Amino acid sequence: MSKYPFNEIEKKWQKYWEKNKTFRTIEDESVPEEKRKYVLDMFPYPSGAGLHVGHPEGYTATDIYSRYLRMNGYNVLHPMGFDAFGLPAENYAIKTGTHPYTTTKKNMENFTRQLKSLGFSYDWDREIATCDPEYYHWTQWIFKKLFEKGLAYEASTPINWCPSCKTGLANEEVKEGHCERCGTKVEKKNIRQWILKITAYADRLLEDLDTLDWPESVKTMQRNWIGKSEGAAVFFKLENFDDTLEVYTTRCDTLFGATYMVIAPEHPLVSKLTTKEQKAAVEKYLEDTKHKSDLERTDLAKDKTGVFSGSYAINPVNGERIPIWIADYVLISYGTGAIMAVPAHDDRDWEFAKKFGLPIIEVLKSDVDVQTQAWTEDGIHVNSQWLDGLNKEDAINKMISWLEEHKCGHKAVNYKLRDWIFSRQRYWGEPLPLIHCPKCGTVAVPDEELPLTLPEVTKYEPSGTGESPLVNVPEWVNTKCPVCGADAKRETNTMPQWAGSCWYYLRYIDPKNKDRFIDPEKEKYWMPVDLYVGGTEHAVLHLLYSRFWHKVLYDLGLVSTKEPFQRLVNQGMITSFAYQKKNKSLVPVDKVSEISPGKFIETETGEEVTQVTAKMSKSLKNVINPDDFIRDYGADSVRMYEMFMGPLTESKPWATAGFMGVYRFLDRVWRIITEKNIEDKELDKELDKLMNKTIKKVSQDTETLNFNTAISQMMVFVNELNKLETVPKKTLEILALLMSPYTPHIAEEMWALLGHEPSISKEKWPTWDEKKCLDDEVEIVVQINGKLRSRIMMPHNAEKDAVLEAVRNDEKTKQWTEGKTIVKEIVVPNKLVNIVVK
RNA sequence: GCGAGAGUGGUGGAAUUGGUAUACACGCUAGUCUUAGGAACUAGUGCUUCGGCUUAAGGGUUCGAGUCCCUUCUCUCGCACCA
Repeated sequence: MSKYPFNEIEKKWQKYWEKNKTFRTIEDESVPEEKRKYVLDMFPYPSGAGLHVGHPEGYTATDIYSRYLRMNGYNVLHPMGFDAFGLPAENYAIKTGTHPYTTTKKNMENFTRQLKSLGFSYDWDREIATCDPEYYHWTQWIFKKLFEKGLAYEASTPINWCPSCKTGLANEEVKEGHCERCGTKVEKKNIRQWILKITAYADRLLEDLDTLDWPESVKTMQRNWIGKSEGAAVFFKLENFDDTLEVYTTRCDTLFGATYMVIAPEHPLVSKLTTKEQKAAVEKYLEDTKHKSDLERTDLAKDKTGVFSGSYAINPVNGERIPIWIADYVLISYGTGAIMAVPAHDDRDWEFAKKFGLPIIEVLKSDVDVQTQAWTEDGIHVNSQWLDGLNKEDAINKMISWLEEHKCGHKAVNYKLRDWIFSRQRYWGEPLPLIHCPKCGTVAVPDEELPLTLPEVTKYEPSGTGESPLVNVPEWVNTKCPVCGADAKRETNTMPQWAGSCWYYLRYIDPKNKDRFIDPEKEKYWMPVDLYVGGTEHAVLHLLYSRFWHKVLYDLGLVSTKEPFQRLVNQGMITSFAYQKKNKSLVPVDKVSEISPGKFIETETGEEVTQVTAKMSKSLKNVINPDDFIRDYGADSVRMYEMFMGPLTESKPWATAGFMGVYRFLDRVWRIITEKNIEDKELDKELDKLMNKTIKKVSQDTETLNFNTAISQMMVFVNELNKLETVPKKTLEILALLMSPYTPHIAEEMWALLGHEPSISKEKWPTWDEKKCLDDEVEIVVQINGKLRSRIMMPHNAEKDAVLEAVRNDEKTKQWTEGKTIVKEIVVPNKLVNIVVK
């Protein structure tokens, strides 16, 4: 009657693994190349809240896979570390004066304790933290490479500015006009920034997606983010000026329908084009737009606004005068910040034209009256002189040739991707290793002075004026130019949090190397990452940035692969149950009672509520803390339940009742091994078959990351073993081996109880005998006109004729076919017979 | 609006190339037992008017559709005036 002593067992084996360095990995050259695998988790930001249930989901998946691969003779690199620069620790420092490193260190210790309590088979000797000077030494060194290659430049451009975080943000960090981190409305601000030329890699970042084994959704998101579009640049001569106005268009074939032009309020030609008569109106409009947030400007529902500049451009194809308007529905950040408007065939232009009474000319044969609505479908060209009668493709080609011939345009490509705003006006990040010299300009800190460490400061608060707290440390800022020795100043901006995560997967390979960022031999040994598991939240941010850095390193000959992560799997989110009233508002879990199975009411009011799944949140009281479950039921239960819940990639709700099922399963296994008679005896045929089928199913499902079905097969096997009076030892040995990647602690204990030496993780994965998996007799389903009517037993692989013969003699079948004409008989070997009758 | 994905019992979810829908688990019902433990064991559990009917709804292809095709609805996620 011993209760499964998970607590004792888990502590014991965790200690054993740590002491014996069971999972230390070395670059063993005798292991052939195809037997080396790099299995990587997205490393966590060590927040004060500790691990949530989402972390162990992906981590358990990669741990199972790593353990499985090792048992199959692979050399597996499976490391863990911390993405340790970040705003929460810094904000906490501002509030309390505690150094961010102190907070971060404490949190990392807590995370490490939690990760170890889950029994993950990481090689802890390779642990890294991005805030460690030994680590960011090489982050700075890589930045220098980018700088030397001309991929980092300084510019003062309007950028996204978070007034709460008091720092600039990359485009990728702005979600629906708000700061991704704190939710504050983002403003535009003109400040000096370091920018990385990620756009120089746009095409390769796009093309190489095709070579990756990634979820289609993530690839699509990256493609959309890069946003390549092919079209034409068209130059419009200006009336009364020598300048030309360049626009970008994907539909240069509609040029005959261009009835006005629009330039963005920030366009450099605005003041030049504004006439005396229009000056007051234009200035007022510019003032109005300036005060609008990005969100207001880009709100689709809002009315179009704009103002006439007073000037005209000349349509190159027909010499018509076209009025130039200024309007904020044209964005300065895309294309040239100027468009030709074709109101007949574009909803936005149509809306604008209607509002301001501009002419609308149909140039594509439309099914509607373009005066009453825009026609945005394809159509044959009309009112377009020498394009009339042509389709879209031909017309575009003809127009581009015409434009090129007349030197007023050419084929052009555009991207939505912007260069990466890379500097942050904050303290807790890698200092940019740059020095501003009045004579030599901006020069890099020499290699031998790296790492350039963060100085101590007394105040962590950003200045808010666009400078980091580092400006307040004169002894750090004031330095000598490494080139000419003159008095110079250090760059005071720091790198964004993404910098450290751009290359951490490389440092794991050679984490202690003092001389270089990575040993090329070791890099070749492990790269690329064979499996990378993490959440979708990094679909464009981290995964785009690190691909970019990796490609730069590749071009410099510093890494051997074009892409860092060959295979990517996104784990689904673990949600929780919540309760919803009729008016769709959610009720906290502790305010709900279950009155009968599946029926819930709000305790206070008695109103019926329905069970729905929702994100875990403090206010709904439905947050699950993995620590509680590890303490009360053990890490093995937590690991196995998270894998049993459903497919890894799906989002699914935590159900504590379901968790208990897994705990009971492990308890049952424990009772079998400690209470039943175990004998070294032959297996009977049926049991042997089930065992072989189980090995097969668990092997295949583990290989393909279908952990939930692998576990259900183990349950089937255990249910069968549980029925036996005496259990053959062999079955339990196999069970322990199959369970060991999933629930390593109990498996180690079982292995020891069965009289074997530790560690089970060093054992060979069991194999199955395909012959033994086959049934001698199979059930053949008999369908009449596609409906299930009878079942018969037949030997495996019985001849078609024999099967039909047996079916014809089957009593039930006879009843259904009597007096009818058999039209057709379909036989699926070992499966079914379908008889079509009339 | 555009793009991607998903809809299967009371619940989480299974179902090779189209071939027995609902494996496994939870929950529930009845019983046995006890060291009253979120116990264990046994039996049952999609609906049903017992003819049948069931994979969001409707249509199609097929001997046969959860799976393929079309239409519609719902939900989730991403992007969003991108010219």
